[in-house]
Amino acid sequence: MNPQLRIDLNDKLYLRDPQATDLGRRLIGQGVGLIDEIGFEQFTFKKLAQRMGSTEASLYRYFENKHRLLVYLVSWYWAWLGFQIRFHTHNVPDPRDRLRLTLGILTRAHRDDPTTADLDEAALYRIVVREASKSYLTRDVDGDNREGLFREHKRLVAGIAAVASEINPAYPYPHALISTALEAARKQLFFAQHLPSLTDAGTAGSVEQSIYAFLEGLVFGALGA
Amino acid sequence: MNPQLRIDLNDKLYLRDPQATDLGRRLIGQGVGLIDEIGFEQFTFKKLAQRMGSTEASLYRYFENKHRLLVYLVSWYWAWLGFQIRFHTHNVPDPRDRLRLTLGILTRAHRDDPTTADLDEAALYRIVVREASKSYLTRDVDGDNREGLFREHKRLVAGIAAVASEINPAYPYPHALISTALEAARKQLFFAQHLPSLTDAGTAGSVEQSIYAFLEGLVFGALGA
DNA sequence: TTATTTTGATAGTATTACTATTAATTTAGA
DNA sequence: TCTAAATTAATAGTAATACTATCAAAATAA
Repeated sequence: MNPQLRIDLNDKLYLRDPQATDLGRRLIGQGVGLIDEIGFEQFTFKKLAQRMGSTEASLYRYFENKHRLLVYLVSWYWAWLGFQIRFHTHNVPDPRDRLRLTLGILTRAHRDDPTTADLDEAALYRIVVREASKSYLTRDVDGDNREGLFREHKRLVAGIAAVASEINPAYPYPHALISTALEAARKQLFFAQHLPSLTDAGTAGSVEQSIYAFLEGLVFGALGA
Repeated sequence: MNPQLRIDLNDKLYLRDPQATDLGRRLIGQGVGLIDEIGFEQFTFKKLAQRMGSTEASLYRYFENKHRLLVYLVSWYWAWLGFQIRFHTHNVPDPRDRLRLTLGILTRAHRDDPTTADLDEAALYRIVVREASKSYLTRDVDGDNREGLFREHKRLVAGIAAVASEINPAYPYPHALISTALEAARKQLFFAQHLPSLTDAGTAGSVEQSIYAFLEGLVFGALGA
């Protein structure tokens, strides 16, 4: 589907571009695997270096700290998701159809897509589900934001919100609606897997089908469409 | 309003009940202050002990680790919120009115209420906004869940979801809807303060008013009511 | 008043989150 | 292809974190 998908991220995210070198690409590829396995709090550059057969000091030349790596991975995911959405909706004239397709993509994009290069999207999605909100729920949000670290997230929300506004130009909360839907898509999947009494997804049919139907009702209900 | 509000939490949350001793109560009171000031990741029992004029070892006798303290504080908040909701809605017959009142409470309960005993609810709410999801987004969710650490959160969601079901018994996703709304109330406030382009709250009128209006449209829209 | 519990004081450990230095190796340019 | 520059590996080191252990002092309960 995307043989040479090139994703350019804010260069403030890293000290040295990890896509530019072999070590950098292995850092990302294996980093995703390790964070997925042991979780972000247990993850350290030392452990990753051991697994990669490299050294802690070498990895610290790519990212200031592990938090920047997380923000990088999450940004990469938002950018990739934005690409998927544009790719699948670019010839669809009706904004309702575009919004429906978009909701479908963000509930199951990670499944359909063949693995891009050295990145395991399914593992990355598990990381996004579990860790994405930690990228901004920190003491330094404001500083990080000033550096533009959340640009991809904002871009994605703005893009989908524009479709919502096309459907109902009078609706006053398109950004809130889309950021909520984006968050809900991940949270409800997490709840279905770990805290099922906080959701209803999976009680009838597949979890992803339920989440899609829930989101569709939520978004179109709010838009009064 | 609640002179002797007694909140009983799952005793798995702590090693020794912090409400039972003077040191324990100071731990909670000052712990809230310190987490609010420096954030959960920078927070340590050593720093808290210094501020309290106690010792690290003494505090570790109350909580296994700082994560348990966070879960305790968040659980306390959910329990307190549930109490506020029951208190303000207990004589309201129409479920729509009850749901509207509930949404109002969860967007601004922390403002109206006078400080309970030694707990600063405004600070606690800031902690809930910023840190609550970290209480379950961990590697040990399943274990923690088996111990019942998320009971208060579930109880709150179930209670409000029941009202939603009363309004529209055919609606298939009441738990998803309410857990989403609960999360959105906090997230949108955080976005308004730190990442305003992810929300619309505050562009017209007060942030809390906007969040309330957004949630009302979202929830009643989904319920088709 | 004695026994029990709780706290404080102190010390110690393994791990984390880095930084610094230097030597080996790779890569890029002339 | 040789040389210079950049990159990585290897090693070492530091301050802070997340605890645990021990023991004496103080408070409390029987």
